Amino acid sequence: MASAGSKEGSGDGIAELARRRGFLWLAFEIYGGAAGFYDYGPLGALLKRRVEEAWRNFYLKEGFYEIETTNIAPREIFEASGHLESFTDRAVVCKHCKSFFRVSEGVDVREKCPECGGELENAGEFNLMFQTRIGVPKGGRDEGAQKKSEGYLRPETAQGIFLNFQRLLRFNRDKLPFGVIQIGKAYRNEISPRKSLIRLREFTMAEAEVFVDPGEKSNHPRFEEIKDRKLWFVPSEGEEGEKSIEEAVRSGIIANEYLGYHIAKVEEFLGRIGIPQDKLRFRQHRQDEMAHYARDCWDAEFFSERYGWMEIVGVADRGDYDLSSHASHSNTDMGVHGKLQVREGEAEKTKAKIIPHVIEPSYGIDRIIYALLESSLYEEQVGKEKRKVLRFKNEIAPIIAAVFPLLNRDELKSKAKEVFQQLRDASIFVEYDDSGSIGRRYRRQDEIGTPYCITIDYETLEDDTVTIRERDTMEQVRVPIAEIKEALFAQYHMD
RNA sequence: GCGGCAAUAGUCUAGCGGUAGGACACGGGCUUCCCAAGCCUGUAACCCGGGUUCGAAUCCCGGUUGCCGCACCA
Repeated sequence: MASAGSKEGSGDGIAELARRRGFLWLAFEIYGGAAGFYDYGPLGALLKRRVEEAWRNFYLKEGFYEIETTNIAPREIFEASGHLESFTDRAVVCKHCKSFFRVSEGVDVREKCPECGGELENAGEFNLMFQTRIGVPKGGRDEGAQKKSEGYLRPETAQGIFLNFQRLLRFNRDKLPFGVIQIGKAYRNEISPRKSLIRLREFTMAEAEVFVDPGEKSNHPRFEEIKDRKLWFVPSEGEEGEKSIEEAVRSGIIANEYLGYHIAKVEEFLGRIGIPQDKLRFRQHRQDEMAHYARDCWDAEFFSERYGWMEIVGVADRGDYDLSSHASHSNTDMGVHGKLQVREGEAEKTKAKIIPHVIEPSYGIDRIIYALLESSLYEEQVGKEKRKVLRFKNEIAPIIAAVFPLLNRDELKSKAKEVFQQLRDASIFVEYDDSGSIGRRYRRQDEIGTPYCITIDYETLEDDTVTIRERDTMEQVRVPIAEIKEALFAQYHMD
């Protein structure tokens, strides 16, 4: 019998398994690789696709619509968004202790090293955005024309949504609040990408932008539904601990109901795809670590056995920063007619135009994939053997089921292939395997997280029933072939 | 970016100046009526570029990648 199963101590094993079984490969490997770039192999791509699909459906159910915007944008977009200024920086380095300082942090090359008092030298300019050229620059060496043709790969997907705000508002028939989502690549030329999928130069983000009347932020229509959920909060000031969302909002730890609601939704989604709740906490940014656009920000952090606490989702209150900035830079009206603000005794009934505020849950999909891989891997002692199991939730498992003939005999093989094809034809993504012993084949599937194995034996040939073996319990049930599809579908979509 | 350590089949590793070996995995065959069994058999590797040497996987230099620490992470 299986023991309860233990976690791998360091989390090292998952990197090896992910490489070997085709989840995750270092990009450009045959040319020596490049730091910060990973490719998803066949199983990794399936897993990622299922996570993205789960995320998409989750927010579509909230009534949000998805859009898809460009990865490259002209310079002026990032002048307006503030990324050009915040992402480009001059740096100095200490000749003596090699400490590295950003000029914007107030350390100048004429000064002495704050660490050791050594002499400083210029370390050059660095820009976290990848720069490119759009079209053929006109005007030769003319600086203005050169700048005009500058383009950048987006460092977040959000801007594409802000840029389309007017259109989106119109699409939503001029009513607030509404939400828009986008899943896509973002690019940051990190100084030292490291730690597997945790810091990449090209990565996938899933972002939701919720536009709300600032006067309504403290009043989310569905707050009731989530208010009693308990989460672990680490506020920037004061004690950390478990609190209900309602407590957190009432006591001012979380600034408003909208932020509280979306923090709760983040927790709900992560739980749904299988991130264990006891490895999650919500940590508030300190003032000095906040992004330039944020007025408040909470990170959902996952506790990695290997790397410690790491951010996997950020929920930011961006205020009106982005819309106001794009409004003034592009000379576009981003205002919305708010609700009537009629004060008692006043005759005035003009609808004031307001700039909506933005609440933004921003998911790092690759980091979530890492968290899922690491937290799903269990090693169990089964008899004398160790069994490695990826306990993925059914909803995200790359492969739903595998079909085996019990023995490597023609009559069983042809029946098994028949069942396999039947399931594939029914759009159920199954694998077929007849190599090695049945136990070996079960283990292969355990290691890639396949929830069910369907085995064709001699009884099948007599009465058209098969066994379905469940991954975590290793228990089997016998079901008629005609009912496999229903049995799998019921399981697959339920949990 | 800085410093330390490392890099050998798909994976883990032995070899540390002279024929690259093992284990697991994988393929083929036999066996096997349900959990990595056994037997036979096969495929498969010295990160890249220079240097030293009669001879380099091994020593030296540079690069790349990975791990750890510092810095960075809007």
